[in-house]
Amino acid sequence: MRVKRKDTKKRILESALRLFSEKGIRETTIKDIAKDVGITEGAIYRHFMSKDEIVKELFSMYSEEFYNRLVSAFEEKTYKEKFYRMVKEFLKFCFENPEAFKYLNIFHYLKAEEVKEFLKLPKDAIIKLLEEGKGVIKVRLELALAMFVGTLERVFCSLRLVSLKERKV
Amino acid sequence: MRVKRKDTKKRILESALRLFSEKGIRETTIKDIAKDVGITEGAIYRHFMSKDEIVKELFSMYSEEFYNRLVSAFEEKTYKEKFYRMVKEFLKFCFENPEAFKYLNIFHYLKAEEVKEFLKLPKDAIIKLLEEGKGVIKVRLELALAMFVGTLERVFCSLRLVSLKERKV
Amino acid sequence: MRVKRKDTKKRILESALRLFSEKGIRETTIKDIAKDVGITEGAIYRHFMSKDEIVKELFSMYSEEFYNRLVSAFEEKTYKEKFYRMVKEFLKFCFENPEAFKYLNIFHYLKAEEVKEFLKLPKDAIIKLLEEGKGVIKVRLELALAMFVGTLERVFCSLRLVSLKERKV
Amino acid sequence: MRVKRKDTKKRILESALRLFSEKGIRETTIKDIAKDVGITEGAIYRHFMSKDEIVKELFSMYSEEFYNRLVSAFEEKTYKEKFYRMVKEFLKFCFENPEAFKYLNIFHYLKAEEVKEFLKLPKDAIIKLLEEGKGVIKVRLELALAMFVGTLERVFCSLRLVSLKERKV
DNA sequence: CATGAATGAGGTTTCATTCAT
DNA sequence: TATGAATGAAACCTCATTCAT
Repeated sequence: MRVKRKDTKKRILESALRLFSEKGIRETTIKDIAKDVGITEGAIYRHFMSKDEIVKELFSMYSEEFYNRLVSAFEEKTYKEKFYRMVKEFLKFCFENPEAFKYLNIFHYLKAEEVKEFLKLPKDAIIKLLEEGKGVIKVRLELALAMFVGTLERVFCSLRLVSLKERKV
Repeated sequence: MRVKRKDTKKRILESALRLFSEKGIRETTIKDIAKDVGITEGAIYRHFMSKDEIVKELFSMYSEEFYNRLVSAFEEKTYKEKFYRMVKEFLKFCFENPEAFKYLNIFHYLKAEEVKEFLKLPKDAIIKLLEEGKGVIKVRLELALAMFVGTLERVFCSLRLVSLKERKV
Repeated sequence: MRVKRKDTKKRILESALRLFSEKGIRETTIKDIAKDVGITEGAIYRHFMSKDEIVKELFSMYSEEFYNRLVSAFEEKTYKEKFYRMVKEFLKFCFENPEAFKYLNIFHYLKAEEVKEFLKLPKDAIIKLLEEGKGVIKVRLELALAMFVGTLERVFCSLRLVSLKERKV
Repeated sequence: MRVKRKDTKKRILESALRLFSEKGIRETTIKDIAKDVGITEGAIYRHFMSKDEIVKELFSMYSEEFYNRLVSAFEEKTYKEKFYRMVKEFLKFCFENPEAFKYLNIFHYLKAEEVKEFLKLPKDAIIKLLEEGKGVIKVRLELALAMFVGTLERVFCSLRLVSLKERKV
């Protein structure tokens, strides 16, 4: 059965996201993606001008969503509410798009330059939030804890979130 | 002009760690490392059998230290003490070896299989810790917060910890 | 200018066989083969996964044929007939495929381990043949003679069989 | 216990001969030879200007001896005696110096150009011998037989002459 | 539009040889 | 003299990209 042409671009992005998050960006070849989609190398270039375009399109897609969700937290009034909302949005994104979350992490490790823009707002805003929201986050110890436990999440993420999902955290 | 030094192996590891943590493992070539050390590509191979050996040696070096520090926390008696100690060790490692910390993160993103063994103990032990130490960490909300803020740290880390260092968090 | 041909794999094998038999296996580079075929080095790797795969494919191709021909001699009834038939098959192969014959020789000098299996049957069978066929081959002196003259053929072979061919031995 | 300096050159040649005949010339590195002798790479260059010098010195040493022995056969009077003597000398050389015999074979496969001079005389002389000595060798069939059985010897040779030695052919 | 062979730049690795110690 | 780290040329191989079909 023939697959609709329009889907091809979407399917390329889906395969690329999965492979990139599983194996890494450099470790995934155009051939890998093509095979996963069920087309050939050349066909990819009907839909994207280069591998980098795929990489960047995936980044825009998900970083934008991620960014918008985080920023939406600032609609709330109090620091406490902003904070909780942001956490909620963050977690929602992570659990809804584990592959995308892992991909964003890989991406920002490897492409620090290109990622700065994206990080700019959340970083500044969040630092301010942290400072002003001392009552909420009980600075120093809590931050320390948070940083530490944040590593857990990275671990879970790399184990494909299986444990966390099962445990319904 | 030819220079002979005894510490070449050490210098290769230092350069590799820095370059890997800056640019990524695949993105760093043997030539990059050689140039950074001030030798030629071939010379690397007197000290390491392959690029992968460098990658793995760096991983063992630092993962072992990291692991041992985390595990040392279990010497403490109460959950509270264990927790604080672990956090302390974790942060100490991060701030003393920011490049190594970033490298370990990159490594475990890309080499998930090889890294599982290393993660085994901390993961299980820490999950138990989290469960049994509910009084300390106020589960769910705190964990959520932690996961979120942990992402900050990753951001800071990828920006070379500059902000964090200056801010003396 | 880019040309597309369907028989590239075959042409690679032909060039490789000739170059290997002329210069040796290690002495022939992928670049040599590519240039001889009229393609680039990279193109070779669409058809073979490695240089060693070329080496081994050539070996299977011709060793199988050679082997089957020799073994076919055992269809004959008497020792005398078996012997003559085997000689006939042997010579036929040598004169029809001088490059392959030289290649098999080079190969078994350099890859003694891998070649043992192939040599097993002919060796055992032939030793038996020699023993039981004393009447035909007048053992000791004849064998000695044979070994000696066999060296001649190696010489001729390495000189590309030119002399032998012209002389219609 | 210190090994005498004078021996070193000889020991290099011995190790080289063995390794070359076992693994091939290109397949044997200067480091392999050095390790086998029990010295370091640099030390080899006290005794030989290059790897090729070792290769060529081994060839001269043994090809000269081989050549002289074969040529000595022409001291005999009759064709029959010449023939038998040549065979005898040939076999003596092979069994006394199996590694050298294998080395000469490898060498002349790979260095056809350089070896021609050496082969010139025996080849011509022997062809004449074969022609004139028809009574002895019963041309055509016997030559064919010989060529065939000569392959056996190549097989035995590559199996390190073990079988032949044990069987006292 | 799709295919997949071919390109070509660039990566990893090998190793004969040199040379500071 | 001996050592073995370093050089540098050249080998093998990879892969994003192009293009004839």
